[in-house]
Amino acid sequence: MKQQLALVDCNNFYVSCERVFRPDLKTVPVVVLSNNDGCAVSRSNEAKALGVRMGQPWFECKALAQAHGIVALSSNYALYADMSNRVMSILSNYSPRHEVYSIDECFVDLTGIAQLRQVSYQMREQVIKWTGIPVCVGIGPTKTLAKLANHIAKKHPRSKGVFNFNDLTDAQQEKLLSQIDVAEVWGVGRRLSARLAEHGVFTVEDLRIAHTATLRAEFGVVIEKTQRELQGTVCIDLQEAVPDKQQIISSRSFGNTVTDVAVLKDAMSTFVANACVKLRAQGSHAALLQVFLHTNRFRKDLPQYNPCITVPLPQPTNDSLVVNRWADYLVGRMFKPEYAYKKAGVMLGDISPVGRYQTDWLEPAQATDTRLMHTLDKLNHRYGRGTVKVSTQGAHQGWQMRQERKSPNYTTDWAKVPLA
DNA sequence: TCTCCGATTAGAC
DNA sequence: CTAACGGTCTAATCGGAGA
Repeated sequence: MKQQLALVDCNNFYVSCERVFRPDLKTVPVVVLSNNDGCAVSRSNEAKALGVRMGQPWFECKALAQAHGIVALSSNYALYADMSNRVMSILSNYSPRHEVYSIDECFVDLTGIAQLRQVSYQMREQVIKWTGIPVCVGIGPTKTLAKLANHIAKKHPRSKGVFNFNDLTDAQQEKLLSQIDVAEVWGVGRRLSARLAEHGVFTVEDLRIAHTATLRAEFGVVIEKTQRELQGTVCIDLQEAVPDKQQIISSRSFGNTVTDVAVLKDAMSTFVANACVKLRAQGSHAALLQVFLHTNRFRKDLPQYNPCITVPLPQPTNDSLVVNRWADYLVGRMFKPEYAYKKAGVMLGDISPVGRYQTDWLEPAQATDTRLMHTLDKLNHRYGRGTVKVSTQGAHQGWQMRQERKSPNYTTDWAKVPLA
């Protein structure tokens, strides 16, 4: 039986989450900003219509915002994660085979269901009724076609939020795909679409009927899979189980530039703590640590310095204290006082499950105290992140990111929600 | 010439 | 007055080192 996938994608997700708790914003242009209040990463339809681009630096929009009363909010990831869980939990009832693809998207396997359109409208209705989040549904025999169908559902009001690619005849498919820019295809980004244009491939239909061997030779396997998926052949499977992370990064741009090592080390110990929490949460340990610093790459007038040191850890670990000692040492090694730092971070790599580690024959593994970290995680989970910290964390202020317009955590922290 | 591995590139959201 | 531009992740590919 031919596979049928629905891609359910939330509309303007972060903005929609904010609007659930701020009905007064429903008719106002709204944007949600990235960390550090840097760029617009979610825009209401009104904000899009006014010309705010995805990822646009917010300072570039200030005049426009002033003129049209655009409301800008700092991102509130605790809120979005919780709203996402609610949406995903509803969608999971529609099929045991589903893949949470991102914070606002889910593939749902509807293979064998007769009334695809009805079921899709039902999903839409239920999600908006139970969570307040509007979604669009695209249906197709492959992930790539379901994605494309979703794009059409979003673009054409006539579809009323649901588009089933299977409902088209071959002729209709050809006509529709000839009208869509190839850059809309999942997996075709900026660079690739520019190079494809040089080869005369401008529309989705151009890509679908392109000479496969040439495509493969010029652009690689990835795009060949994409082409086959556009033709209806499944090349990208549904990933039901969430795989363990292969690398874990924790990094931030600073609210202001930092010139003091002590402040850098303070920030770094927070990054280490966050990365190790994630590592322990998936029951892994890491054998590789990378630590990096960045100056402000947008300041062409200032000297640039982007040091990065990678060290193999002598023994895989997920102990924040152990990793912190390394990170602290490495920051000291890299630091040069003549630069102004704007960003820093850590990366944990060479990750494997705890307990599947082949102990060194020559150097017997030293027992690390897993109880300490376990207790620390439990306390921080129960009483909030940062309740128990490494001593260097928080000793220095001055690196924290700007977040001037953050909404309350409506769904997870009632204590801070103002009562109407 | 082959293989391994780290770095780079490109993509997604 | 000026400066104000995110964060995490994966897979494929590239290119140099060593076998």
